[in-house]
Amino acid sequence: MKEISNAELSVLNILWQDAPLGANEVVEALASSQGMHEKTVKTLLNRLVKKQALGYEKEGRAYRYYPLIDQSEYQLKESQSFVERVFAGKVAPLVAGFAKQKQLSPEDIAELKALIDNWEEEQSS
Amino acid sequence: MKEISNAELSVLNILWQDAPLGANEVVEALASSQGMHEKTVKTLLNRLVKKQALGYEKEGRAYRYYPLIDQSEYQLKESQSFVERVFAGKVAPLVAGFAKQKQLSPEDIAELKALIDNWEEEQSS
DNA sequence: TAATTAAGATTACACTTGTAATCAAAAGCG
DNA sequence: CGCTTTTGATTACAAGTGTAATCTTAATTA
Repeated sequence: MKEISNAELSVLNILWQDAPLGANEVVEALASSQGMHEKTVKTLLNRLVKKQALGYEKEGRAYRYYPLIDQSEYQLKESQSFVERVFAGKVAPLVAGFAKQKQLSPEDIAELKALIDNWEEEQSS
Repeated sequence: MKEISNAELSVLNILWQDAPLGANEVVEALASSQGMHEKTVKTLLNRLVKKQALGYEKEGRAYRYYPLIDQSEYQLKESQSFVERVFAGKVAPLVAGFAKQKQLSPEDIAELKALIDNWEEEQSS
């Protein structure tokens, strides 16, 4: 699988949220949220199809696009390479950064606690 | 500050660990760890200087390079934009991914627990 | 049916990036 | 003092990226 660029990821994010969508719906979303030009979005859709990150079904003469790659998989792979590159593979310092900036929400904390509990349980068992 | 590319980051990582270093020392490190060619490393050093990410002091006719940007700052900024792009701003799902893959080390867990304790303390106070 | 519009396909284009090779000048060697 | 080596500077070059504009063809409208 070819690399997904940042701009392309914006498109994927839309379609991971809701798919299949017609080009104009994607355009709509990205135009309003990021001021992206219609032509630009069309280009990105094209490139993603070429990269086999998107598929489509025809509806009349238009297409309805949907992701061919799994979001969780993508997230995991990206996370790993990110933590590897930027934090030499260590996860905690990343979270620590957010914590120091007080950018952890109560939900984040709750989830993290649950994760840890779960992890410890698995260890002891 | 211009963007730092992946290859450039490798150079910075070396210099964040130990600086100032002569070009050959950086070359040495990256040649062995990533099989990077000397010429390539020199190019990267140059580009980083141009981007004002590195400074240098002359030692004879050679240079000794050192970072001009702070690692923690860089890490924080990158983390934020990464989590924003890939996880719609939510930190916990990122960690959850690692947890599921059992890629959290006991050290990670310990640090995370400490973080959370600390966070909760600050909340209650 | 002729003209306009809309959709995807193709083309454009400057900038960045990875990966080096070549150039120029200084320093050391014989 | 010339020649070789070393070091940074400059140049190279294809692939990827962001950002569109133009082209082609089919559908819609007057």
